[in-house]
Amino acid sequence: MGNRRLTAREVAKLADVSVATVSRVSRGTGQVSPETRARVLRVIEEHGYRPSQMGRALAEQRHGSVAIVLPGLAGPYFSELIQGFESEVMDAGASVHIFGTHHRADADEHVLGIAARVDAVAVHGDTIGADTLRELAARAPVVVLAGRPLDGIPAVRADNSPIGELTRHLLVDHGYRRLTFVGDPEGSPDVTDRWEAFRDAHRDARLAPPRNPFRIGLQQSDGVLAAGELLGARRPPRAIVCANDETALGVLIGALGRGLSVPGDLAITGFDDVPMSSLVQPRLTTVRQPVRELGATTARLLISGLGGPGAVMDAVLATETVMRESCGCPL
Amino acid sequence: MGNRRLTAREVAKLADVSVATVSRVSRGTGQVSPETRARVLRVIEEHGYRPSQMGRALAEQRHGSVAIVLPGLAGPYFSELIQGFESEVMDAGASVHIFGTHHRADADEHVLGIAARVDAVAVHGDTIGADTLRELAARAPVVVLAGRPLDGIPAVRADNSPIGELTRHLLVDHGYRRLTFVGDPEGSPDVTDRWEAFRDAHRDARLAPPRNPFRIGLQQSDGVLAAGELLGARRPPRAIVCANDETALGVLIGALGRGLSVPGDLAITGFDDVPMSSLVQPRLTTVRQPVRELGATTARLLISGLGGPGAVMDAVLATETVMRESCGCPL
DNA sequence: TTGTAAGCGTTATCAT
DNA sequence: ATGATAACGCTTACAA
Repeated sequence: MGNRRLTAREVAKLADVSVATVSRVSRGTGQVSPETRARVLRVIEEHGYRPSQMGRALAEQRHGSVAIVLPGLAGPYFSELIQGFESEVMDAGASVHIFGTHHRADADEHVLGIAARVDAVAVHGDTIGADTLRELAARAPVVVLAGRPLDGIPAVRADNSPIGELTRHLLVDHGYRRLTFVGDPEGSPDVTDRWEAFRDAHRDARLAPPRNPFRIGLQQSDGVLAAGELLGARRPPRAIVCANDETALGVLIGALGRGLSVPGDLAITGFDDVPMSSLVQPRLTTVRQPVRELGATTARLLISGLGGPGAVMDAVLATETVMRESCGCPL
Repeated sequence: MGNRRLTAREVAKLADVSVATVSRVSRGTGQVSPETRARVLRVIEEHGYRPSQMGRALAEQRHGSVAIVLPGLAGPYFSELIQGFESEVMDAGASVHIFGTHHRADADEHVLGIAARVDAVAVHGDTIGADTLRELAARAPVVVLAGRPLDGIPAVRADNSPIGELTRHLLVDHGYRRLTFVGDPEGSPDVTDRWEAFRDAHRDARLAPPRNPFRIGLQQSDGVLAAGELLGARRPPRAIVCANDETALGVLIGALGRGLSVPGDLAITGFDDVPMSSLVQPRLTTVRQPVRELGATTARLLISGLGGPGAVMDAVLATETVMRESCGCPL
């Protein structure tokens, strides 16, 4: 186990040069004669010298890492988002701090603590309060991910409006009545947008939208539970517009488990287009969102440094509806 | 945005004390008179002084954070594992670096890079090669999570043997023949253990185990795909033992989607007991694993410092079979 | 091209 | 109880 590592000073002594030269060689900056470089490199190789991250951070006044704050990590959406973010950050030679708040009470406090260990932070949706977000922005560069810009804090998000199209499709093209929206608008800006698009589509079709959404979490199991309650009611919905694919999949599984026919008895739609959505029977009608790109774009914004005139303040990425069979369309 | 922060020296000047006293007050160590403490605290409050993480790390010679390396983050298993790990680490006042290798080619290299920014590392299963693992252990304290101890590197894992019980149950109690194991033993030590327990149970029942497992990934979508191939064959299996619940759920959904009856035509079992498993129809027979505790135990081991005489070298956590209906047992 | 020396922001050891 | 001051390990002017 780690026989106390070598310092630059010791390498310098061994190679008979100054620490400055060791630094120049190890970072590849400045002018060093080939012979000297070779000599230093030999010592570095031989003794396995690796510069201390701490010393370097202090001298350079930068941590060399960024953070991404998410409500949780479960499900394909977050996994994909993180991959996009991570790979972009790594290409830039930095490292990533991932923090899932999981609705813990002291989340805000921890997020502020993280700000002390990274150079910049990406915050997903409404994971932390607006005040904490502002406080955070005072301590480090911040980008909101899947949310709206706030007081000069830029945002990267996807276009949620296709939920309106989808709702219109169910209402007008298929002629369904009694639609229910499943998802909690309070939970995230994305769901808020989708719920509003759902309601607006009703108004555009001159129909009264439901007064309330059916509020649940965003995981598959939440969808199954929702199906249980919704479909056991006296007047079950004819179609369910879900806030995301995971819940839609859960609702589908729950409906099928109760012996219902989808889309015959119940039509279902989702959002995201995760892999499972095209593998279930019937396949899920949904909206495709470039999740990976969302993470990558956020990372680029964070890394390239924010602010400055002409900087991106709000990046809205395009999405597209994917019509399959769960809405009632023919195969 | 961050009006260049105050340093301890500046606080010292403002409070008319020395930096040493500022340090004593801010860390709450040493003896400081009430008046002096109050004076310093006032300045700290007023100007919003927060000690620099970099300076502190260098002086204390510790990063104050640990890392956890995983193959990926998708699915409820990893989410739960991370929560257990994270919450234990945070209670200790440290922060967490999460790194998902996602099978990227340069994963090993990145893992070694991470070792330079943390005080200790937990590595899941076979995410990195044995050589890299040893090299890593030379740079920082390491614990293997869901794998076997290696050359003095301790491990924390769950007991996979109940898969043997489950297999015996299918073979003997239900009298099924033609069982298939779904999962890739090369992928992780856990799956290796489970595949071996599956084979041993066959031998114990004096039956020939299948020569090969059906190798796939550990996600739900992989399970659906597996069901498609397996059930379309000339002689489909009578029962499928899956490496985990996610794939079992996928197989179940795939089988149901093809119009098969479960467990009538096909029995299915899993491992983990994730929330979905008790919500599907039929409910999944599986093995309950204390995933959260697995993460927490790993974190505690990492934090309390490894090595030393009498240290834990291999912690195997108890698991239990959960009999439900997907194996053919009555409701 | 190379070396000297001054930071970077803490903590901790001595004196006083 | 408090203050100088020396680490901690590196980068980077500035000199030579």
